[in-house]
Formats: sequence, C-alpha cells, structure tokens
Amino acid sequence: MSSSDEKSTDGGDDIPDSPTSDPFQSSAASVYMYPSPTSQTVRSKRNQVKNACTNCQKACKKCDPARPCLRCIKCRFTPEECVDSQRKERKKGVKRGPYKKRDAKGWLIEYMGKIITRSNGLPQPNISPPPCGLAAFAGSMAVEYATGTGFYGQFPLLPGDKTGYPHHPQFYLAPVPLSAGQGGEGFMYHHGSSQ
DNA sequence: GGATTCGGACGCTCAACGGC
DNA sequence: CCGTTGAGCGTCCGAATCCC
Repeated sequence: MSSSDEKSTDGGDDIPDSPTSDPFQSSAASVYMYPSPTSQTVRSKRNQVKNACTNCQKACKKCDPARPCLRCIKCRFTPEECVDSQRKERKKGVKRGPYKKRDAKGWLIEYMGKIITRSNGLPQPNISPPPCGLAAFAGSMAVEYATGTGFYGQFPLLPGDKTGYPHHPQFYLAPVPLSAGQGGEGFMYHHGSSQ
C-alpha cells in the first residue's frame, strides 16, 4: 500500500488473542481443545471508530474520530489528506432463509433436533476471509449432527477458499473438563469421526 | 531494527424475518 | 408493529515481510 505507518502504541487495551494460529494448520494436532463459551477469557471490547480516514483504512491501522487523526499527524499527512473514507451502500433486497430458533446458550435446533447449529465460537476450518478491508466472510455457520454425548459436524466449503488445508468433512465435539488455567468446561475437537 | 503490508479476528449496522 | 436474527461490510490487531 502507499501510506506510511505507525507502531500501534495506541489501544493497549488488548489481552493477547486466542490462539493466532489456525488449529487446522497444525498438522501434528489431531485433537484440539476449544474453550467453552462460558470460560472466562476476559478481553476488553475493541474500540473502533465509526469511520476511519482513508490513510488508516489503507494501512489497516487504528484511526480516531479527530481530523486530522493522530496517526495522520504522526505520519505527517496534511489535514487535507486525512478525510473520512466513503462507505459503500448496503445491498438491499437480499433474500434470507427462515430463521432458526436459538436456545439460551446460543445453540440452534432444527429438523427434529437432528441438526444443531451455532453461529459463534466455533472453530472455522477451511474458511478463508477475503483480504483486509473487504467483506468479512459469510457462511461461518457450522452444521453439527447431534449424537448422545456430543456433536458430529461439517463445515461447508466456501468459494474463495485458498487455504489449501485439507477439507475436514467431519468433526466431533464433546463436552470435557479443561485443564487448570484454561478454565471450566470446553469442547474436545477430534478430526474425523470419533467417540 | 524499524517500516510496511496484509491475513484474519472482531464488531457494528440495518434489512429481512417472524411472532404477536 | 416491533423485537430478533444474521448478512454485509467496516475497523484494526499483530504476524510476516520488506527495506535501509
């Protein structure tokens, strides 16, 4: 890109993220632990501006509401160069399927309880978001098949996937106690069918 | 070693859906 | 009508890479 930059001195409000590496990238791991949604990994909410300036947007860097923004000042951009980026107009008339019912824990149940889906907190193998600044990926929802003690699931193959990771057509989630330090209950992830 | 790039996680907005 | 849902698209963290 064209603009210069800054080391992010800002924020400081962040606790290190959940594992940065994709569990599906680590070939050695045939089993991966996912902390349950109830576990207490405290991370303060990210504070983002409503509209970043064009320079920060290009650099994928933190902006602030002031104009010129701090980053543009640091990088010696002129005030004229620090302008709000243009937002695209949202698509209208996009048809949506019927809504799924959700229980208190965020699990969705449909089709006689045979298929359970959850939109958040699931591992998302072989789904590759588009480049920075473009739309976040859609279709992050996994489909899982309920069994007695856990769930078998499938991740949809998405167009645009360029990870090259092997497809993981099936996984198994079972509630398990996590080791000390990971806190509370979690899910054991198994490649392939299991149990 | 500092600057730059960019993959991908995170978060907000708002139109469609669906219950009342 | 209005609350809920989730698609769409934005920001920006942080690792990788580049460059002096």
